[in-house]
Order: sequence, then structure tokens, then C-alpha cells
Amino acid sequence: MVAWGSAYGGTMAGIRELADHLHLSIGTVSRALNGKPDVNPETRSRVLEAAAALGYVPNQSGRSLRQGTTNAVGFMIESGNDVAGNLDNFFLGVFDGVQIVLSRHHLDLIVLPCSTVEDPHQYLQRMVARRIADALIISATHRKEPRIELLQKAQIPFISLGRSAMPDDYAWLDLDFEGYALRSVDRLVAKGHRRIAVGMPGNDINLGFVFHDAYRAALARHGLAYDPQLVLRAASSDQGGYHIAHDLLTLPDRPTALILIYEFMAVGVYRRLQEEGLAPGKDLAIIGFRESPLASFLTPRLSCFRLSLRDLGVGLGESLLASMPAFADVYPRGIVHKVWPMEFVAGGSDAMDVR
Amino acid sequence: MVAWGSAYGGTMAGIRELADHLHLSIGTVSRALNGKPDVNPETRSRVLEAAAALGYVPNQSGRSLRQGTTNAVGFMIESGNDVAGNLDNFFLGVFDGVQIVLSRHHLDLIVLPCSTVEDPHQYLQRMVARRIADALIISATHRKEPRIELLQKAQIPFISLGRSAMPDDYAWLDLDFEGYALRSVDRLVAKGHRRIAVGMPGNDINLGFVFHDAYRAALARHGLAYDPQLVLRAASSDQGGYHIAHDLLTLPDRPTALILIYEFMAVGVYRRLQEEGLAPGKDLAIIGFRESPLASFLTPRLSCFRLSLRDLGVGLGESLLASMPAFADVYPRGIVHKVWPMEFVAGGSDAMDVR
DNA sequence: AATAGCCTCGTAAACGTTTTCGGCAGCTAT
DNA sequence: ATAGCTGCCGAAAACGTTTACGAGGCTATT
Repeated sequence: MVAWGSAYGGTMAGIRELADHLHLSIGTVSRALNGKPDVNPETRSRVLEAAAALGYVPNQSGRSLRQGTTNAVGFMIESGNDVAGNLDNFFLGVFDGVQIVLSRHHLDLIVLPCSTVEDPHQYLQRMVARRIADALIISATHRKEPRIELLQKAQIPFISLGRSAMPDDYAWLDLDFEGYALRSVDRLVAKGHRRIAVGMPGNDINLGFVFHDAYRAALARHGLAYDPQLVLRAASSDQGGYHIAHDLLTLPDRPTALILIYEFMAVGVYRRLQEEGLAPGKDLAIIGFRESPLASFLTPRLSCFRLSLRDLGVGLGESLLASMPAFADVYPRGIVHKVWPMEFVAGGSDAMDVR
Repeated sequence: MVAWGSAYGGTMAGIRELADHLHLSIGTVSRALNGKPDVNPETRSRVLEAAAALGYVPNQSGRSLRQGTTNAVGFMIESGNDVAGNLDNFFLGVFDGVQIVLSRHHLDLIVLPCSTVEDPHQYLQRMVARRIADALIISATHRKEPRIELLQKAQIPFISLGRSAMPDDYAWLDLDFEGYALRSVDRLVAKGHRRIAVGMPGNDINLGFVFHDAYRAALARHGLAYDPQLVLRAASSDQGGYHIAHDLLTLPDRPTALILIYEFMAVGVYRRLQEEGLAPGKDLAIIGFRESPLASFLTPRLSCFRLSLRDLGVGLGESLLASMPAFADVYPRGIVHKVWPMEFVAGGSDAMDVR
């Protein structure tokens, strides 16, 4: 036998070698491997068997060139993003779920980390021009998000993890920031709180605006006045939380409750309170955002909302497939707009009752 | 003018359209773009100008097919890995540095996250067969690491972030776990500690063994006995740290110091100590591993070692390029074995003096 | 018995690029 | 004036695959 195959570590077998070995034409072999109808069932199994035996894997460049498809989905993240870099990593869990869905359709997930020294829009443009993937997932969407227009213009199927403030003619999936704000305010008001502050980012990441508007609406529903002083802005990090707590403590009529949009801000808040001899959950009611390993290790435990990252990834993957023409037969076509639900987890951080 | 170019959002311009537009052959255009010598400087600038104007970007599949190269470097991570999933994300910083180096050579970094439901070895095998990148970076290397043999057999340039216990005929770059153990023990012994425990993972990630051996050697150097009971093993997470502290507190002759191999274990250790009314740095000297945002927000601050993730990424990228034949002219060839230095940062967590 | 139709397969074009080869000028040196 | 050399460019092959098309053999229908 000739030294075919990857088993020998030499040059990998191509479809040509496979065809010669089987005394078939490469066209037939290709059709057999790709499940095309006009091929004898018996020859098909022969081909499949030989392909497995020789460790044949089709050259991706060849197929890409011919069919204009890469069999890969890209997930762009920003390594410079505060959120991405701090504490419990949100994305790794999501990747897992996305990949589980994609692997069912022989798609691979490749993560595209935009470095801190490059403009995200330019980076994405390069990736699109490179045709690095058949479809893309973007995240950390801003209020005005030029990347969305870019992808629409390039006619690349995509989904955004996070809404923007732009027209809703694209697919997105987002966490339930409205529900978070509403339910948190409801809960705090029920415990007698009337001055409820929020801690959120100062940049134009869209989720901040969604959260802020819902917070304001929730206050109005309870007949509480909206006080701009209670909207505390800082970096999306534990340090940011520290500054938020600091600012809160200097407010004239000190708020009794604080809702944070990122759970890791709570680390800084706890720290600042402890410096002042104040106890979280006793001197200030705190609700974090997402449950994470961190939340359960703060003292007292952080009240927050539970969410399966893997399920979120699965939802993301399925919604993306729904917007890919190639999978129109398996997933119902359509532009998905989905708000992801979360489940409240009570900790001691908002146990404080001021009635 | 015809509707060429991506500006119109239509089908992107190919080298064919570019050549027609310039009244040149595609061969000449290609040579001009790729900096080949036999092309008139004036025509070259004409070509470059037109390419920029039309927004021409070469089709990657076409080039890949012809030259057998992808112009991409893959970085495999395991999303199921405890280390990757917990708290401050180590990898994002490293990505940044790697990309900075790669971009200088028109290479892109793509991250390959192996999902929790797939075997890492199989996953890598698939990526290799797919020829998804020209070179690879692997991480989380175990003691016996089959992925190394796989990559060697496939003749793909690669570097490992982390040593294994296998023959040193591959490139690796690793954090200085020996230095960490030695310097930590030295420091603690100087403060009078004689029973020094370590907290490390129970699996066969190689860094645990490197650390353990150096710890043992450091003890011997000070004439201290090695007590297996002081080697506390638990999951690589904050929860793991909690269990480690718990176990430590039940030891007969309670150790006065603890060296952790992952800084986020400290969160759990602090928590467990506080439950017992014990103070970190006062009742138990603690040294974490790497400085992270977290370390500075623990009370007292965690003593640990500083390290620039970006620089580490740069080193990783450069060492990888050194093993790629295509870049033999720009980086000195050779198999790199590099131990990355770290700088001690004193916190209050090991302030305790027992002399 | 002739023809229409189906099943199976081989042939060859196509995808977009790089690269080898050869050719045509223009120039220099004999 | 001719041979050789250099600089520049066009033609065409090659990369590995998919797929449209057509050819042949066989069965079934008229």
C-alpha cells in the first residue's frame, strides 16, 4: 500500500488519492461524501469507508473557493472591553452553548478577539473582507452601532448579543435589563425603600440606556420621583463599583438602596462600605446583576438574577442559524428579537427593610 | 463606471475586475500587490492606488488554496477549564499581546474554544485537519500532553503556553512557577514560618507538578521537612480555595502560611477564614499567585506576583513566529523555551510575622 | 421492438489567486 | 549591426474541491 493518509504524518490524502484508490472519479467521490442523491448506496458506503480509513478530510480552502462558504461562524469580542476583562468571564460560558448548536450542523466556532489597539469597526471590516466566516456574532453593542450597518451592507448573516438604539431590522438577543430594573425596583419599594440609586457605565453601551429607562419607568409606576443624582456612573469594573459607592455615600439625602448593572461592581461597593464601617444589606440594600461564582462568595451573598450562560449560547446559536439561508430548511427563517429571561436569587445583600 | 467595489455593497471586486480596470493582466496585478520584484514601480503604485480605491481585498480561499497558507494563527483554549472560567480572565490580556505581534506580519489571530462536551485532543485534531491556521498556540498543558505529539506529527508550527512533562523538543513559554515557589517560601521562612502549606489543583495540569517540586526543593533548602499533609488539593476556583482553607483549619498542627497557585483561590480562603473569625495576614499568611484586579480589592490586599499579560502575549507571539519557516528571515529560528519572570507585589496578606 | 425514463457515473468547467515561464521590447557591449 | 542582457509584462498552469452536464446501461411503457 502506498503511504497515504494522515496516519503517516506525510502529506494528507486528497480527494484525488481517494478516488484513485477506489477506482472512481473524483466527482463521484465528492458526491458520495456530500450526500448527493445520484450515487449508488453501495458505492457511497464504500467511499465513506475508505475516507474514514485513509483519514481523508476535505481541504477547506478548496471547498470555500468553490462554494463560497467557510463552514465557520465568527464570534467577535473586544479584549479591551472592561466587562470582558474583569472577573468572572461571561463569554466562555456562552461560547460553549453556541458551539453545541453549531457542531450539530458541522459548523465550527471561531472567536475573533479585537485587540485594544484596533478600532472594532475596522477590525470587523477586515474580518468581513477576509470572509473569515459564513455568519457572525457581535457583542458589546453601542447605542449607535456602525458594525450593524456594515454587516447588513455586506449581506452577512449575523446576530447581535445586545440591542442597539437603531432600527430593529436585524437579529438580536439580549438579557432582560428591563425586567431586571423593574423587578429590582419593585422588590426594593416593597421593602420600603424610596431613594433607590443605580450604578451603571458612563459610556454609550446600549444596555445602560435600556436599564436606565426601565429604572425610570419603574420609579414612576410607584409614584417615586426620578432624581438624576441617583444615577451613578463609573467604569464597568470592581473599581468602578468602588467609586460608585464612594459617590453614593457623599449624596445629601443618602439612598438606602443600590441597583448595579454589573455584578462585579459589587466587589468594589462592598469594599467601600466596609471601609466606612457600613454593612452591605444592613446599611445599604444592594442588588447585583447576574449570578456568578463571585456573588455567592461575597458576604452577605449578593442578591442577583440567575441565568444559564450555556443556554444563552444555545439560543444565540439557534437564532443565528435561523438567519442563515443555508439552514432555512432546519430552522424557521426570520429575524429573531429575543429578550432572555432571568430568575431572581435572593441573597442577604438586599435583606434590609426600612418600613 | 461599473458598480465595482464594496462601496456598493454588491459582489466584492476580485482581482479580475481590478486587472480589467487597469488594463493589465491579473498576473501583473497580483505581483504588484504582493511586492514581487519584476514590476515597474510606476505600475505598482497605480495598482496599489486602484486597489485601495476599489476596496479590493484578496479572497482568502483563493490564496489559501494556491499557497497552502491561511495567514491566521489559532489559539486553542478550553472553555470547560476551571481556570479559564473563573474570575479575572487571564487569556484576554494574552490575546491582546499576541495579536499586536501578529498584526505586524499580516497575520490574524483566531481563538479556538474547545467546548466542554468535546475532547480537547479530538477537537485539535479536527482543527488541524481543517488546516484552520498556519500555526497554533495551545494552553493548559497536562503532564502527558497528546496534543503535542499530534502537532509534531502534523508538522504544524506551534508553541505551548505551559510546559509538559514530555521531551523538550517543542517550543514552550511558561510562567515562573519555580521562582514563585522558591521566592514565596524564602519570604515566609524569613518571617519565621516553619509550617507552610500549598494550595494547588488535584488534576494533572503540569504546572501543579512544577510548583510542587519547587516547593519541596525550597523547603529542603531551608532544612524544613516536607509534610504531604500540607499539600492541599482542590478545584482551581474560588470554591476550591474555600475547601483548601477548610482542610487547612482541620490539620493537627495548623500551618501558619499558605501559598496558592491560583490567586482566585484566595477569595475562598478569605471567606472561610472570616467564617471562623480569623483574619488573613494575621492568623494565616497567604501568598496568591498573580496580581489581578481582584488581588487589590481583597482585604487585606493579596501578596502576589506582577506580570504583564500583554507582554506575555507578545513573547508568545514572537516565539511562535520564530518557529514558523515563513518568518525565518525576520525572527531567529529556533525552539524557544522561556520562563516568564514575575515581580513580587507585597500586600497585607502575608504581613504576619511569627518570629 | 422502439422509445422514454431512471439510475449511476465520468468529464470538465468553475471558484480566485499565485507563480512559473516565456516573450517582447529597449539597452549595452562587442 | 548583432548578440546578449535586463526590465517588464502576459499567458497559462496549478491549488482541491463542487457541480452542471452528458453518456451509458438498464427497466418499463407503448
